[in-house]
Amino acid sequence: MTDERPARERILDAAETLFAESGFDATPTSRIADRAGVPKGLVHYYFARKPDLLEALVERLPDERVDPAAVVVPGDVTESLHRLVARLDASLGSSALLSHLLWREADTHPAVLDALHTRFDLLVDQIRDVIAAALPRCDADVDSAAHLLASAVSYRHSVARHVGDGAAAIRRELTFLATALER
Amino acid sequence: MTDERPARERILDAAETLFAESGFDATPTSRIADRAGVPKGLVHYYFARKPDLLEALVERLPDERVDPAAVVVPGDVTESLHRLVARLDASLGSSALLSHLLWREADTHPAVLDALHTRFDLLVDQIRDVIAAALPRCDADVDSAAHLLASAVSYRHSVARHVGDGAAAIRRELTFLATALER
Amino acid sequence: MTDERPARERILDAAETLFAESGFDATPTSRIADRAGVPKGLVHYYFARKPDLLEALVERLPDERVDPAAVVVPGDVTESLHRLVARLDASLGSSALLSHLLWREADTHPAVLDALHTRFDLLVDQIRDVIAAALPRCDADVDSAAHLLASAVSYRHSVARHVGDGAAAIRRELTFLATALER
Amino acid sequence: MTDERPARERILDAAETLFAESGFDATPTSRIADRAGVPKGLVHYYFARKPDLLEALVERLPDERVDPAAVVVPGDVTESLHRLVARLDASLGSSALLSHLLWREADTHPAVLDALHTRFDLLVDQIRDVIAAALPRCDADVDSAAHLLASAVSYRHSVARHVGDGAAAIRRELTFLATALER
DNA sequence: TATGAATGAGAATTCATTCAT
DNA sequence: GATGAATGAATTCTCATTCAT
Repeated sequence: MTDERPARERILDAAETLFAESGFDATPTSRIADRAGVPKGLVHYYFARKPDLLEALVERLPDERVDPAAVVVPGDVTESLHRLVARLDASLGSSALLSHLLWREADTHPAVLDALHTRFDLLVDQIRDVIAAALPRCDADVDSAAHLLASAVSYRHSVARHVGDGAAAIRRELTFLATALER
Repeated sequence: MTDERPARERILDAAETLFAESGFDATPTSRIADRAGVPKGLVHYYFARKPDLLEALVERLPDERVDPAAVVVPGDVTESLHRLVARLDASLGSSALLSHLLWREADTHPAVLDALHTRFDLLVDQIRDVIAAALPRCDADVDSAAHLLASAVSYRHSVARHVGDGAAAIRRELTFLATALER
Repeated sequence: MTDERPARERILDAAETLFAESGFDATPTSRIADRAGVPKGLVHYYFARKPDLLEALVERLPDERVDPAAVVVPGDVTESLHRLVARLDASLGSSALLSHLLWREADTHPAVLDALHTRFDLLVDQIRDVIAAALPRCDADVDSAAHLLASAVSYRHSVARHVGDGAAAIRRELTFLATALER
Repeated sequence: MTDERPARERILDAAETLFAESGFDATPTSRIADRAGVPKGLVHYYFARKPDLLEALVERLPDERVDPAAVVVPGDVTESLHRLVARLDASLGSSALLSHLLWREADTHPAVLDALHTRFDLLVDQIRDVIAAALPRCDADVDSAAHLLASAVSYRHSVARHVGDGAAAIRRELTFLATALER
């Protein structure tokens, strides 16, 4: 039963939390080892260089893809987007910190920058898909709407996550966009 | 004639550039001294601890306020917002990097987080003011529109600044928003 | 009226207190300047090198010589020594810290070591004089008695000054010695 | 055969000598490393902060307890004390410097102050025990006598150790005390 | 006489990384 | 596979001292 998670996973978990809390540079591998409950040498046994940890973290990034069918309410963009965003928030969950970490370290770690762009593009795509499914014959600039919402969502998830009722704000913004799309 | 800027300023200039390039943690104070052309000791003479540099940088942040009268074209929200955004882009200019730095270090430096929020709120306010001036009797959710645009602009200025035609994208998004506001 | 003590004196006062509190090495001249309320440059204006401060402190050491006539009670060694010690304690007064400083820095500053020995020898001499005056025809080993008492007094003044009722202990010890001298 | 002492011990040995020679503050950890023949990093591997070295030194302080039975000559306090003091001098041996170090650093390092008091109290106890064993029915103030002698011995061992024939002086003082105790 | 900016030598400490076991 | 001692380069910070004004 004491069937613990494997050491490698525990190290990555610890790294994820600590990198998110204090940043990559400010987190010594020794602190990661402590938090993971493994000896210091083991961290370098699995991840020869420190940046390898960051890359492994990027590789195990949870897939945030949401099945459009599961959220789309035909004819009701507002509600559809609402459900999409709620689903994304939930799937982010504990990894909200991780999300910000990507922004933080993107500049200095190309692999992170890639992941960041991929995730943003995916977000835009999903929003667009949901809009298209909910409002098939919309001739508004769906692309721009998707970008705007994606920016707003990303902003909340990273920088503004410390600020009060972000969820409510997103809801209002998304309602505004939906209205615009419906003419 | 060699009318140099005072050493303190030169140090801050160097810190701004280097912090933006490599991040706060990855920039040794010795590199700042080198770049500023001053001895290492002088950096600590003016800024006893390294974070003091960051705080001084935040304090001398250029005011990004744009005079609404200078950009508003009555009756034309699209053009008004267009001019506002162009003006902001220009005023950012060289400090675009600095702008990203704020996002990067916000998590670990409370003073930076404060500045970041202040700047975002100012941005929202300005957008709202311009919309109100260009479209006095708008009964759409101006607030949400302002937030959406502010998020998009911030996003471009920080994370997405490496990506191709950001300016064009913003223009399209802003046009979409304007259309929505005008009904 | 604002007739402050001269800056040089204020610097020495500050140095005396701070050296005694934290030791010579651990006291930056800048802290001395702060405490003295003078600019940093002035400390080095008066005392070119830091050790000069210590030497000046040694030179202005208060003379602890007590007039034997003032304390001797003929025929009563106990009371005589009692008064001598009380007088010494009082004259030390605020400079008790200074007294310990001498012990601390003696090893690394020859001038201090000299002063320390001189003061100890003076202490022994005074005790001997008082004994001789109070008990003219004593054939006990007055010298050793004086040494013992001087050691005990010095010990209390430096190391043991943090420990509870030192004064009472000294009184008992001195009474014991007096009894021994009287046979 | 090169059966070296472990690195940690070598570091402590080096620290002990150097601290005693030049004081705690004036001894760079780099000099300790050099003297111990280990790289600088290893000093901080074992002793994260410099004061930890001092505390470790205090903890490995040799026990100075002397078996009373080994020194007491029943009926002869002078000789008994004589032997006790000689034994203590010998057991101090090379750590005489260490003894002075305690006095020096007591003020600024609580752990050292504690050790100093403990050692002084132990010294007093031992002297009292020896007196009691050599002179069972003494109604003089044995406690004061012990304190006086302990002060004198401590004084010689720390401050006055540079001064000529300390041993002879102590012998005379102890003889005087013994005479007093025997009436 | 006074001052505070400037300097640079060194101090303690941190930490990724290596490696013998 | 695992481990913790060992290494040394790099970093932040301190501070006596100098000096132009």
